[in-house]
Amino acid sequence: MQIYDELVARGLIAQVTDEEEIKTLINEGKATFYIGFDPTADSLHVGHFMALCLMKRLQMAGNKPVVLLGGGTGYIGDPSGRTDLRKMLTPETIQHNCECFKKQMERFIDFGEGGAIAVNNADWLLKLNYIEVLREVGACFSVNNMLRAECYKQRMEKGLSFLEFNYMIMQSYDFYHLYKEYGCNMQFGGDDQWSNMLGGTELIRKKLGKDAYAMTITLLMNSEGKKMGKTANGAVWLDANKTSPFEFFQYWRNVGDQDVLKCIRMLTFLPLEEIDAMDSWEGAKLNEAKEILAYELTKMVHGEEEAQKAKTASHALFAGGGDDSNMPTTEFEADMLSDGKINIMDAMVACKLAASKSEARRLVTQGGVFVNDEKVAAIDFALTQDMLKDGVKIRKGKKTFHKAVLK
RNA sequence: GGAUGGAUUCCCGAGUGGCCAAAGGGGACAGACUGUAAAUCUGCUGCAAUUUGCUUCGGUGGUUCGAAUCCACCUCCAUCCA
Repeated sequence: MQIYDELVARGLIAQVTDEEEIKTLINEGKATFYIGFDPTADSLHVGHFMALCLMKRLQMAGNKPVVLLGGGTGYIGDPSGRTDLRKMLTPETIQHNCECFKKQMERFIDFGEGGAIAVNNADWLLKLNYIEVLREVGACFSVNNMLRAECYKQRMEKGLSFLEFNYMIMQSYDFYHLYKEYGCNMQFGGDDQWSNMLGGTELIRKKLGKDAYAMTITLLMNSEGKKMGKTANGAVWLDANKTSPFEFFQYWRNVGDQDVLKCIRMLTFLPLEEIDAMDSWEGAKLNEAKEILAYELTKMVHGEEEAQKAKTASHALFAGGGDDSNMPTTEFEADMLSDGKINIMDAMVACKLAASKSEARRLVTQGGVFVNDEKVAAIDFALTQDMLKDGVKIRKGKKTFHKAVLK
């Protein structure tokens, strides 16, 4: 199966500008393509991960990837897919985030000789001259058309600043620039980037009379139509310090039944035949598929060793017994105890199992707190020094575990 | 620049002098049921304390015994007119 058909089969392709051309181009490994990443945070998240996977797949098929870091566009902020105003980032933050991105990407993409190249649009965008840009590029854009773009329409009610309005033009300029500099003839991006990407192909056509292509990746939505990779605490990050491998594993282990196969198809590199075989799995059997999904993804993001650890920890906690050494742990200082004891509520706050004592109190009252698998019956329960010496397992609800141990 | 409307707790959104820690919904969290799923039902959702206290309603000042609610100024946003 050729790469294009595989992408289709995995459900990764959302929209394309010219299917036949693109198909030929990437199947024959003749594409030089770019994907842009705006440095809005100091770690990549699952959405980026998908893009990186796509990059890898295309690279394996012989195409040349260009990673574009949005060190320049980060100054503007993409309004696409957002209903609210973006916060402006300081130059220092942008710089820092770019560096974090680069470092993380190196784990997935080969930037070595003949491999992918990384560029930063700060290098050309920041030194543009306003009037020149207006004459050279601005003249090619029709405001009427821009206003018709979906990403701006959504913002007509809530408000859109001129700054953000220019994002599309900057992204289009990027594509134009990369086409000239690197012969980059294709752009990939999330489905919400469609209008920005078309802007680029149009600009290239108008300025250079050449054809360039764009293709968007299906955004990973769950069956409720929400973007996946989000939790109550924000995104699921690829940085182990922001989302531990165990949490990462658990996130995927807990996806809904309807979403498992879709996730495996879109995110893993497992052969399609293998995935198709799972299609017939039903009911509790799907749990196996979830575990495969979780394991595969954790392995890709954090490495095999971490994936194995997360899996072991998961088994220990949910399947009973076994090794609990990989549980998130908090060490207590001796001076946190009084009379050789610490109240359960304080302990929970210290372990970050609860945001406040009130919350901890609520959890205990509702019967949602367990210490070494025994339900905490009253809020005056305390952990003693003896218990802490060997390490105490505190459980909040069914799925959140934490170990507390005396230093 | 002018006119009008608006900013409320994680989000949406009521509340227009004391009965307001602030209705209702969503989300989150916990309990029951389960398969670490979904659906459903129940509880719960500012902080701290075992009958109470403290801090919140864009910001700053003011009026009042008492303000989310009234006044002044400021900031931000939307709509219309330029």
